[in-house]
Amino acid sequence: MTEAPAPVLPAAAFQRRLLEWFDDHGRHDLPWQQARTPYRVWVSEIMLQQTQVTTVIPYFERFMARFPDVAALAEAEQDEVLHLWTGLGYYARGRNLHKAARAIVAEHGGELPVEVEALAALPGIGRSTAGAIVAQSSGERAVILDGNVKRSLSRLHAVAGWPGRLAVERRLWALAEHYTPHERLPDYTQAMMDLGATLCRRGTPECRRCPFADVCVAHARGEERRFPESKPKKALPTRVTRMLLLRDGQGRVLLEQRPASGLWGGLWSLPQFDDEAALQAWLDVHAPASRLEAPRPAFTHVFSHFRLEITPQPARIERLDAVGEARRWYDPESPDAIGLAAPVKALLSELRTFSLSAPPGP
DNA sequence: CAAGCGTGGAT
DNA sequence: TATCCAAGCTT
Repeated sequence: MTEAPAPVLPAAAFQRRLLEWFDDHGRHDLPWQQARTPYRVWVSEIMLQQTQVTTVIPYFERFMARFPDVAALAEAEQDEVLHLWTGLGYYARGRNLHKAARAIVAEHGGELPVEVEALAALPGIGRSTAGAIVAQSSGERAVILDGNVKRSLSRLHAVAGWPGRLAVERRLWALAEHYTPHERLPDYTQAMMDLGATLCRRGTPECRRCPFADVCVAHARGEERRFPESKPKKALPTRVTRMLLLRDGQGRVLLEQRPASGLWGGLWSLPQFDDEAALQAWLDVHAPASRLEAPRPAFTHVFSHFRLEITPQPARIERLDAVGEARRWYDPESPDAIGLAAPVKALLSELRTFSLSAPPGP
């Protein structure tokens, strides 16, 4: 049984060092730091979950231009929200953001609540995100513990064990709680994230510039890279699928909406089948007049938890009526504002340059 | 508590 | 090229 780590500094000294560093070296011009409203902070925090700042910025700008406030987001169709989320990944974030906006209109009079409890009750907002929203947009005291803070605090105190384990996470929350001030909450919160993102990085920490180098236990041992401990790894399983590229006489492609949850939930995708037989059986029922072409070469798409081996299966049909509710014809030349799975989007953009009936190269 | 969820950056 | 994993949350 490991002892709970003692703080390396009194809270006041820690805050003083951190904020002094932040004033000179922190980030002060991120898009969501301008016109800092609870709504803008909320959207940014959701987009930033498991996603790097440079990736988020263009998505954030487009999202804000289209949905400047909670009301605009609540009134939108989910399809349009997912359209703006296309390529960002973890689409449950977009679905939950949209759901939460409607809940805020229905239950909070259209104003984002700025208390941790009320925020964490909304879909997609957990303990750390709720803390970040409160601290940054209201200035009230709230504690965060995101990946940056976990990394910095585990190194500073050489906290052993993977932070995914409850006991380890509890220690880190206790340390975060200890250091959090009652003043300058937006700056302190941003400073903790900046420290982890710009100095106390995963692979190449810059301890020479760190305001805590002299008290950092991991640094004293020369073992910065060993903290935080990484998640126990498992082999990636491979799943196999066929994607039907059914085109009609006008060059439009048949899309299918994915189930509301799970992989690419709510997004539009090419119809997928486990094998050729299942695909053929579907065609026999829904598009008996179609002509199957030679499959295009398979490619592998790697996800966090599995590999997906995709074989694109081109087919043609003159016309197909009654596509039903969860299907639509889609013209790659004039795309609709709908959410498209990234590999599907890539395949469809290929259609614009290559002929399906004469695939290029060996 | 483990599994599930995406994409792109860094090494 | 392969691997790890980033401002986590939900089931």
